[in-house]
Amino acid sequence: MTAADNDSISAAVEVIGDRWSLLVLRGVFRGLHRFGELRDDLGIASNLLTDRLGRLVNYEVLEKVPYQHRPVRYEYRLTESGRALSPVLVAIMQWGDSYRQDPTSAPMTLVHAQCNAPVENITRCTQCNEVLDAQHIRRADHRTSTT
Amino acid sequence: MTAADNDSISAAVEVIGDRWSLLVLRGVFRGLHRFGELRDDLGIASNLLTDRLGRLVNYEVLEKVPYQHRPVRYEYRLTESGRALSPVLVAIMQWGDSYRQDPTSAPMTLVHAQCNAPVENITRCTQCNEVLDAQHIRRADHRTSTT
DNA sequence: CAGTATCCTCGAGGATACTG
DNA sequence: CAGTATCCTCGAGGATACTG
Repeated sequence: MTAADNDSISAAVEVIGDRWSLLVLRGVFRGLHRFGELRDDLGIASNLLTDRLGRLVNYEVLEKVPYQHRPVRYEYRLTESGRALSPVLVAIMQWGDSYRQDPTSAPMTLVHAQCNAPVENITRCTQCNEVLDAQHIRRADHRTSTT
Repeated sequence: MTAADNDSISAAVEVIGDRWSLLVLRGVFRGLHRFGELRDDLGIASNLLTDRLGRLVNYEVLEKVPYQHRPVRYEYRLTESGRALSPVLVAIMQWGDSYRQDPTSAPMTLVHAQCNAPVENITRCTQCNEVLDAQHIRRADHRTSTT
């Protein structure tokens, strides 16, 4: 067994470390909930969309909610666990905007619905509230990494 | 062209929407900088590690820094753009801890080096500073999504 | 030690057609 | 409309051997 197993990042990677899964989630966060909406928006093959939606439902990130009967049709809604992925998506989007954005297209800004002001994703100290970058973060209960 | 192209998430997904790339990055954030360290830690095949390191260097997320001459040997360091991925990794780790963690293994806590207190990744409003979840975030300059 | 070169296999991905 | 079923192809992934 290597360090690639059994930690919280690799556990999360099973769910979101996949191009289509991440793009499907982005779509659901954007308000696309139905199969056809997602398929048309993403340009994903239907068998792949079926697969990804099924996986996300299995991981309890999405849940199927019937929106019509006879025939029954489901839409895909974020679960609590799915909504908790919001900071991940925001962090990714923010990084993409800053470092990977095609300069010709405008960045996609997210705002606080009440204030109408931009949101930002940060990592901060729960004690002093300071915004932290990688240099000021270390692993707890671990002899300082000597490797 | 579909919505899958040409936005900041799909731009970022090219870099990190891949299991091994993300795990390599995690390793570098943890202080593993040399080829052999990463290979042994991740259990990744050497050709794949070569490929992923090369891609991350191309994306200017990592850079090669010589640490020895005759023969010259390089180690892989985060660039500014790479360090800026810290919130993404922290957000992913935090989510994995909360929702995907194998209950038998302890979560991997990150702390502020000065305070020794745990860090947290959040999304907040740049104006009122409130911590925001998905329900309070919307896209700017966009008729409110009616779909 | 830090890769490069080769080879093989399996399965992801996509296209297309079909169905309750 | 929301999938399921099939089929095909290509390339990612891994193992192994080799090299400056």
